[in-house]
Amino acid sequence: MIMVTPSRKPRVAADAKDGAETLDFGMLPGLVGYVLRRAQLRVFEDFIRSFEPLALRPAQFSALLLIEANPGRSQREIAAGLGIQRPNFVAMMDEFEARGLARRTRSEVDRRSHALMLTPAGTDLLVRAKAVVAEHEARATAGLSEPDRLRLLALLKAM
Amino acid sequence: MIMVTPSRKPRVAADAKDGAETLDFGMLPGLVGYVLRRAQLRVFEDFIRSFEPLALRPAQFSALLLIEANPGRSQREIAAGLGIQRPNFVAMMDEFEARGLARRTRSEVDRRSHALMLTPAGTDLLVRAKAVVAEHEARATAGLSEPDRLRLLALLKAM
DNA sequence: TATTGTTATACTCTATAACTATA
DNA sequence: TATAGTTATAGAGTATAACAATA
Repeated sequence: MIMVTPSRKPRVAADAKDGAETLDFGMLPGLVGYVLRRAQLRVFEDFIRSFEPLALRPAQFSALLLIEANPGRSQREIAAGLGIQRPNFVAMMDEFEARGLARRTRSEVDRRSHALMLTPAGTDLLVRAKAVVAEHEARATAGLSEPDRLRLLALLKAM
Repeated sequence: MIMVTPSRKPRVAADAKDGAETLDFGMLPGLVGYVLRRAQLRVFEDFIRSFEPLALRPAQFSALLLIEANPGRSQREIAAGLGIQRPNFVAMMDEFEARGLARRTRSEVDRRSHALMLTPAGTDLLVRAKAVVAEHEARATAGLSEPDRLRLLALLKAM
């Protein structure tokens, strides 16, 4: 039985930038959905800014990683792994091919499907991306000790 | 110095529903951005389903809570607290008024701004919404003990 | 001149139906 | 008949510029 205590008292600063307003957030800071969403937006903000020089969005970075680690898999398999709809993965693969980062080749065993793999340029970009993501990760978890970072990952996965 | 260990070995099930495929997720399960995003999507999925009977989206629930806890505040203040742009809050307030959940009244002190407050119907809806959110929270954190749930909230806020 | 609420607009993400070519 | 990739499309959510009323 979870109580979700209202905790009405603590008034927190809404946003220092637009006035010295103070808002009562009520039960929101006690709800995982709210706190999770806010944290995720903060982390993605830094991720997106960090990856602007490489022109990669979060989903694109994940897609390239998945293709690298699973060469020869189909679009359906990679899209399913990413949790995105198959139709929405088409444009992403189109861009990867246009930028010379990945290739589609018709599968020999099932000529309906595409075998995906990175190009050398795609592999090179991922090398740089992994350095960028390590710096991003350090910034995103700057407020946590390494044991706390691992504990956070474990708690998120246990949900 | 964070190592972001690749941990290439563990192959995890991609999705049991569409074949017995197995994908190597590489470093992704070690990145807070990725794990956070996945957890947030899972939680929101349950939230959205839970709130379908009340016809409330997550942002709408937060907005009603904020208006209830801070009656008389302006659209700019509530929108800033929610982290949404002022223009995008206009349609949400329009819907609240159309559904009889909240009201805008011109402020006496600054006739440019609107003083927001809930209607009795809005207050009633929030009573039901708070019961729904407590059940949702229990489901979302079913895999966590109460100390772990609090630890998770603390770690997310410490990031 | 600056700010509040507003309109219009655009861009990203996401979700679904339906087509084609293969199986 | 079912599936992979594709096209078209529609709906959220989000971001910015500009306007009228008011400060």
